[in-house]
Amino acid sequence: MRKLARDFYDRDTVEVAHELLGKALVRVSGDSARIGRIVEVEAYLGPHDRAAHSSKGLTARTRVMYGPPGHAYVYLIYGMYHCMNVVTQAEGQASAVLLRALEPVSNLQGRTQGPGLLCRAMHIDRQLNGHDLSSDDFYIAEFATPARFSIVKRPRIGVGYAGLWARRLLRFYIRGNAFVSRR
DNA sequence: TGCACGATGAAC
DNA sequence: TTCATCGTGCAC
Repeated sequence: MRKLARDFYDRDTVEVAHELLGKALVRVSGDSARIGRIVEVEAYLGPHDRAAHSSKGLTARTRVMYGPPGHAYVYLIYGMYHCMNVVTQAEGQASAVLLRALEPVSNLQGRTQGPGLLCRAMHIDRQLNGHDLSSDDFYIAEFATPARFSIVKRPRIGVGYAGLWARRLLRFYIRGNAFVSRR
């Protein structure tokens, strides 16, 4: 597998979201690696996107989102689940892609469909917030032989408060994949 | 300093 | 449809 370089993340967020589908999320602990294939994502386009956390401005929580691309933005939701995002575009753009579901590949236990379950199965928590994805223990890579697939576009989940932004087609998943969280 | 509310998931 | 559970942002 080939680890994605920072340049990959330093591009238009929707483009990055599309291309993250089919890639491998890798978490190394000790001498083993948990690996999942990314099958569902959502794009959050920056401070003007009312559904994005960065729409609150630069705060302690959104600091990582406002930072440079290729870093993990991990936060606690509903007091009990973690959500994992990848920061995209140039520093200050405050854009990110939420990873919503994985197809298990290696060393994953439990379900991986939905952002909370994804993080639980990968053992991702806030200790990884701000982690550089060009590191050797937590990164995203391309499979040696990527499969072809078509992409389904849908409104994002759970952002009904965001007005017109809730209707935008910014949720993407691999058509027909059994590990997508919702049809 | 207090409080309403989630980029969720599971049960009923 | 309801609830568990707590950090965050904003009102007071």
